[in-house]
Parts: sequence; C-alpha cells; structure tokens
Amino acid sequence: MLDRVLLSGAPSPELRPVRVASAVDEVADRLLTAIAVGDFLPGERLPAERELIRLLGVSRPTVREAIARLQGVGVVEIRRGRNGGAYVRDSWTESSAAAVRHTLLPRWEEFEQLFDLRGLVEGMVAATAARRRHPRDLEPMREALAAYLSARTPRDAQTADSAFHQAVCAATGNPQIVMLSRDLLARISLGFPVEPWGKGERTHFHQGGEDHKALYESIAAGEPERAEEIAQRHFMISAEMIRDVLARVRAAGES
Amino acid sequence: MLDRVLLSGAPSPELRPVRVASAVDEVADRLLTAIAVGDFLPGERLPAERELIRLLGVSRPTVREAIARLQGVGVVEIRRGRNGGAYVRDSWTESSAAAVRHTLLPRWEEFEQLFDLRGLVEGMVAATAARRRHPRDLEPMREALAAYLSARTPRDAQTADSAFHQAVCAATGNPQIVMLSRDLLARISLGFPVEPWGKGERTHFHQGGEDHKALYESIAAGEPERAEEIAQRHFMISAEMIRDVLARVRAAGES
DNA sequence: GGTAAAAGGTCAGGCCACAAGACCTTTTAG
DNA sequence: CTAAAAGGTCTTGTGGCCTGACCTTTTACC
Repeated sequence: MLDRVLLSGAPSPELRPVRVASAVDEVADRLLTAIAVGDFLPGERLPAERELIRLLGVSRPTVREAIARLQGVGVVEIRRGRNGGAYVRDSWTESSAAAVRHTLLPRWEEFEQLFDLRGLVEGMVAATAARRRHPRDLEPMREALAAYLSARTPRDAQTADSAFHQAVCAATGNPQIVMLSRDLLARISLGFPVEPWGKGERTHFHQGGEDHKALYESIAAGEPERAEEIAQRHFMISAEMIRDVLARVRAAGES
Repeated sequence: MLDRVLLSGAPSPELRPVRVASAVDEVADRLLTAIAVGDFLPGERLPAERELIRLLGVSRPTVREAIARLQGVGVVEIRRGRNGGAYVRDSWTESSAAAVRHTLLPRWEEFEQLFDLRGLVEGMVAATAARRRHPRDLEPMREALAAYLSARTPRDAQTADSAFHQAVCAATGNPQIVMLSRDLLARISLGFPVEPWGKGERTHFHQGGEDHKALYESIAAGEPERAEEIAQRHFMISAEMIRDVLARVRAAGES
C-alpha cells in the first residue's frame, strides 16, 4: 500500500525501470562474486579466458572486458605468457580503497540491513540444522571443524570456515537454504574479501574457533535455541569486524 | 568442496553458463511476478503499453512482446479500443492448466524446498517482528487485520492478507526482509495465483483469520516463540493448499 | 639453449535484439 | 458523431555480442 505512494505512482514495485544486465555485467558480477565468496583466494589464478568461455558460454571479448573491469578496480592482476592469467591480488581492499569508498559508503545503510538479515537467517539456519540434523550431515561438519581448528594459515582457516558454514546449511536438508546463505554472503562480500581479518584480528580468529566448536556441539546435541543464539552472535561479530575495516578505510580516505 | 566435483569440473558454482536475460524476458517476468504477487488481481487491467514504457524504461515492441507471451500462457486477455488493455484473466490456473503441468511438475521438488524455506523465513520474520515491534508498526497491522476480518469478497481478503503480511515484515524494521519475503512469495506463486482458494476452501479461509488474529496478538504482546510457531504453521497450511490444487491439476491432466 | 605450448592481446566482419518514432485501426466515453 | 484512448503495424538505426583468425609474450620441457 505504501509502495504505491512512495514509488512515483507505480502500481507495483515490480514496475520500476528495467536494468538490462549486459553479458559483460553478468560475467564481471559472477567473477567478482566468486572471488568475494572465496572460491578464488588471493594469489590464486582465475581460469584461463578460453576456459571461462567454455564454462560461461560467452564470447572471448565479453570475458576479456569483464576481466578488464576487475583489473580496473584492482581486484585481479593480469600476467602474460605461459602460466599467465588473472591472479587475485593479495589484500585487495587496500589497493582498491578508493573504489570501496565510492562504491560502498553511499550504500552503507543497505549493508547494515544486510548484516542484520544475515545474522537472522544464519541463526534460523543453525536452529533448523539442530532440529533436523542427520548423522550423515554431521560428518562434513566435524571434518570442516577439525580443519578449521588445525589451520595454520589464514587461507586454510578461510577455506575451512567456508566449508563449515556450508555444511551447517546442508544439514538443514534444503538446497534452497544453501543458496540463500551463499547469496547473502556474496551480497555482503561484494565490496571486500570474505574475511577481512588482518594480522591484528587473530584473537577474534581464535574466538571464532570457539564459536564454531560450540555451534557444532549444539547442533550435534540437537539444541536449536542454543545453536541459533551462537550463530547469530557469531555473525554479528563478523559484521562488527567488517564495520571496523570500513571505518579504517573511511578514515584513510578522509586523511 | 563437493561442488567442485559435482558441477562438471567447474571451480565455482558462479561459473555456470550465463543466461543473458533479454529485455523481453525481464519485462515478462516482472509482469508475471506482479500478477502472481497480487499487485494486479483477476479482472484488473495492467497499465497501458505506453505507460509501461514510461515505468519500465523500455521500448514499445519489447513491452508488446512481453505482454504477448503472457497472453500466450493465458494469463491475460487483450482488449482493444478505448479502455482496452491487458486484463488479468479470472482463475487463470484452470485456463493454463496445461502450462502448469509442463512448467511446474518437473520442478516440483524445488517447490517443496521453497515452501519449506518460506515457512522458516516467515517464522523468523514473525519472531523478529515480535522482538522489535514498535507502536507505530502495529497500526498498519491492526488496520490490515480489521480489513481482513471484515472482508466480504475473496479479493478484499486477498488484498488485506497481503497487506497484513507486508506489515509484519515491515515491523522488523529491515527493508531487506520485506524484499526477501516478497521474493519468496513471487518464486512460489509464479505458477499459480497468490491464494488458489476456490469456493471449497472458505473454511481454511476462516481458520486463516484466526491465524492472523493470533499472530497479531503474539507480536503485539512481544512473544517471539509463539509468533514464530503460528507463522510457520500458517505458511505450512498455505503450502498444503497449493499442494492440493496441484494434485487436482495433475489428476485432471492424467484423466 | 631452443622450441613449442599456453597463455593474453588485437582486429574485422556479421548478426540480432532493442530503441525511436510515425502512422493505422478499433473501440467507446461524452 | 466525434475525439480520445487504447492496441496493431511498420521502418530505420544502433550497440552489444559472437565468430574466427592472427599476433605477442612467457615459460616448461626436451
């Protein structure tokens, strides 16, 4: 009802102007999402152009322009010759701080809402996983947890962290939930690497380990309320860290 | 991890083939969604072509082809002359039963997952609304509830129902939640009208009234657990009805 | 150390969906 | 009866994308 007044007389929110996503837009978005979600970690190489053509089903110029955009924002670095390709840059937040300021800060309110939503959804996911958990679902969680606790490098920790949360989602037995969780992660991470934890945040890192352990136990024990509470708090802290990073970026931009 | 094996060697789910949505696809999808969500009820007329051009920012041939598709599936009926336009057909499920069978049945598993997800999400929404409710948020809910209880025609009930659930979402204070809820509704309703309740389902209708009343009261009283339980059950029942309708369609198709 | 393979870099030609705009036809309110 | 408001039709122009061939750079491997 309110929409009808707010949106310039449009009888439905669906009738807002259409933004025909071009193929280049789509590919650039996909690649950026894949990087943000952690499918390609800093230092790793994206598939070769001709491989991406095959995977994505688009032409080479399209892929090239998409990659050129990522390069333009400082997300990847192009190397030529054999073993060349688009390499994800280390800690690309710093190099693209300017881009972050221009892209993210104006939409900050939206990000706060997304943080909130993600906390709620992941809480719900954890509770549901605790209710429906099946013995065979616990196995991957145990594995990921072990990998996380024994991780030496931030990269390993990140991979294990991702695997763990994915395992929790999978334990709900609903693929749509996995997709929703992944989508939220992508929308939140579009501006910065998955876990923007520099060297100083190792402490949180370990606290995160406690969180993961407690979350696993509450799910394994079938305690929905506890699982929900832990997950929600966990993702709140995660959001808090990103806020800190952003605050630093903002400060750096104003100085 | 598993994805890397399952998806034909793709290193990331984001690298599946791109489907560049054409402008026509997008517009047709928007219109169908708007109808499915109940922004345009049976018997009502869509905005005129030239109006849609203005709203959607696309060219006339594009709008025309999109509308032609809706006509092709039997969703709208075109009338010419003054006061002409695309009118939403009454009970278009029946007229397009064949389309339903070909479109929906193959994806039935996905729909079951969406029903499940919707129940969980709406439960979470209700609980959150109960926790965060603000006096000014309760007003629209009361209004919609009153409208629902005093509705004479199914159409009025439908409008009020939609307004009520939207008000609950709004009470969470998070616009992203409103969008998520709307998106889920759209994805579920894409095949059939919002509330596929024929004359025989009036009983459920009334029970729905009880649900709405109880939901409002638990939110107003600030009882998250009760609100969550009511909402979840409410949407489970809703899903059950759609299952019934589909079962009937399937039976009609096999006979 | 040479060479071929594997990557990125460049370019030209052709196609198709879409945008813009003018104009025709049908219906109906007034 | 007439003009307005709708859908129906057509033409023309353009931009984005695909195809495909070829060039350049680097490096693994013989």
